[in-house]
Amino acid sequence: MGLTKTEEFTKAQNDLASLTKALGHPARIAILQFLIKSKSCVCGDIVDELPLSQSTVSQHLYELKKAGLIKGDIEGPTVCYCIDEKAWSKAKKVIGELFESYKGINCC
Amino acid sequence: MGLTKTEEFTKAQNDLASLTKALGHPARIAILQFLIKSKSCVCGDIVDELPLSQSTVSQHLYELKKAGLIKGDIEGPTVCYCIDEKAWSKAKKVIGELFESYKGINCC
DNA sequence: AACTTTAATCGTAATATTACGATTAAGTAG
DNA sequence: CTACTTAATCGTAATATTACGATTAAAGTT
Repeated sequence: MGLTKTEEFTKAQNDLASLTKALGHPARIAILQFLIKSKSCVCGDIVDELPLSQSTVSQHLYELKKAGLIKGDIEGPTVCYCIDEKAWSKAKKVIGELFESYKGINCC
Repeated sequence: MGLTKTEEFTKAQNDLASLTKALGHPARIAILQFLIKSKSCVCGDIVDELPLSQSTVSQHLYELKKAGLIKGDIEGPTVCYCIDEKAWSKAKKVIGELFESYKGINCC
């Protein structure tokens, strides 16, 4: 199959899983870290920074954009990618809540 | 290809991506939420709770165990799965740090 | 010992992901 | 208009993931 049974889970569970799935690749972690620390966020600069081809980086950027974590502003011939502040805060909150919900109580 | 270029990224980036990847499926989110809220953590109870077959749930449990997020204690014929408190704290910290590292400063 | 229960593993099929080169589209510069 | 640059998209190949049923292994029960 290879087809996740999305309909069988809650929207909250699917949303959270989509977010963490987007974070689930070292290249996308690297891209986010670069965007956070860097003053420049032009697509080409990200490509230069990563050990991947332009098309592959573009695909990872698309995944991050789809998850809402970043946004891309077209600036003439280049595209400037940045963290989407609002979505970032939301993601931080939702993921944080999952981790906070565990109070260290196990049954075994 | 379909083969992540793991060697090209730092250990920290790969570790973080492995963690978030393990969280990147609604069934695994559901399993973790169930383990957190439930007093029972027997594999069979998880299977009953989820809209997936026993073998599929077993596979998801394996993924979570591989990521270190849960541990399984064999208790006679049943297996009791629990959050791995230490790994959970570590994950919380590492993922939290990523989100904290963004200070809301964008270049565009 | 024979039977039952529980959960892992195997085998398999369908779909998704990752990656790359080549092409395309859109903007700039000459 | 033509040439160049930038980044998305297309086409393709390899590998991974998701899911299920069937089988197996281990423990408990009769």
